[in-house]
Amino acid sequence: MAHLHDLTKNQTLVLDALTKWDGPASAYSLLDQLRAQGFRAPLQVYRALDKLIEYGLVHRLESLNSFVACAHPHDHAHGLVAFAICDTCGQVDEFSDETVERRLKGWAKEHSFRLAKTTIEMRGICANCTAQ
Amino acid sequence: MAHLHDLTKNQTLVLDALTKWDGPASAYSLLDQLRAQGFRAPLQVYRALDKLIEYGLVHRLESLNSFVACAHPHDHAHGLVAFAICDTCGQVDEFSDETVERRLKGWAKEHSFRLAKTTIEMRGICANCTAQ
DNA sequence: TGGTAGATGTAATAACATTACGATCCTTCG
DNA sequence: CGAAGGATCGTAATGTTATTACATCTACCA
Ligand SMILES: [Zn+2]
Ligand SMILES: [Zn+2]
Ligand SMILES: [Zn+2]
Ligand SMILES: [Zn+2]
Repeated sequence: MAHLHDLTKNQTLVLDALTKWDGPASAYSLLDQLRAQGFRAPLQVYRALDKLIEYGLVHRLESLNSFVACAHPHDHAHGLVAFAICDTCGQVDEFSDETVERRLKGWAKEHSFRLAKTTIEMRGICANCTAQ
Repeated sequence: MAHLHDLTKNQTLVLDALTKWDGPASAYSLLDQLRAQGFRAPLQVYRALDKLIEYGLVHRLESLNSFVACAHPHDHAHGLVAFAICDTCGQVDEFSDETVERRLKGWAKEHSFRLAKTTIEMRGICANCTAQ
């Protein structure tokens, strides 16, 4: 597992851009954001994102084809993570649930399914947006 | 909720193709499959898939950008559904878990998150593939 | 000094999805 | 009957997301 000081220049740029971004960002919107810093091609972003995801500093939101900075970047070994994504404002809430994790791992064990990665994404409307 | 006999010609063609398909299929692979039946453009597939998903007869696998026929097409009102997807052979196992559903709905309620749709996808290697 | 592993730069292409517009079919009701 | 409205369909063009291929650079060390 890498620490912050292990990040390369491109990885740092991408992580910074994503951290400052309000909500999930697509790889191409990050690219646009980073053109000022010399980025020219999608692959520069995708390569950095791959590493950041590997390090647990970024998560990919499968249902949006987008990326978010980890909300708990110091929990390097956080287990299963779930996301609540507001379809109105784009806000993303990252959380964990021990029970859900135990149940899904239990299913995998029962079925001899060698679990590598779990995606949990809830789509809906957040409290703020509902209130308005 | 529509029954089978309500499906249009295109919807029926897409559902049949998907049902016969071994594993998840992308929209474009379905299109290729259906060219013999006169399909010409991606939109023909996407439109049919949209309806089939709305009717609960097809599920979209977000982490694969692909689609599968529902494994329990007669449970028209099935609640939360989870998928275990084998990264080796592509086999997809569709299942439900009351506890997981209750926990996630509980989180949503606690946070006043108006939940519309939940995606749960486990990626890994299935029992068969592990054995080999 | 040369080898090698990781990171980078760039162009081209592939894969996935939507917008826009018009035609067609079908039901409903004046 | 015939117009109105809605759902479906056909087609082209375009937009968005992701990867392949290949050359280069850099740090490290046998
Ligand atoms: Zn996280
Ligand atoms: Zn919101
Ligand atoms: Zn189903
Ligand atoms: Zn398998």
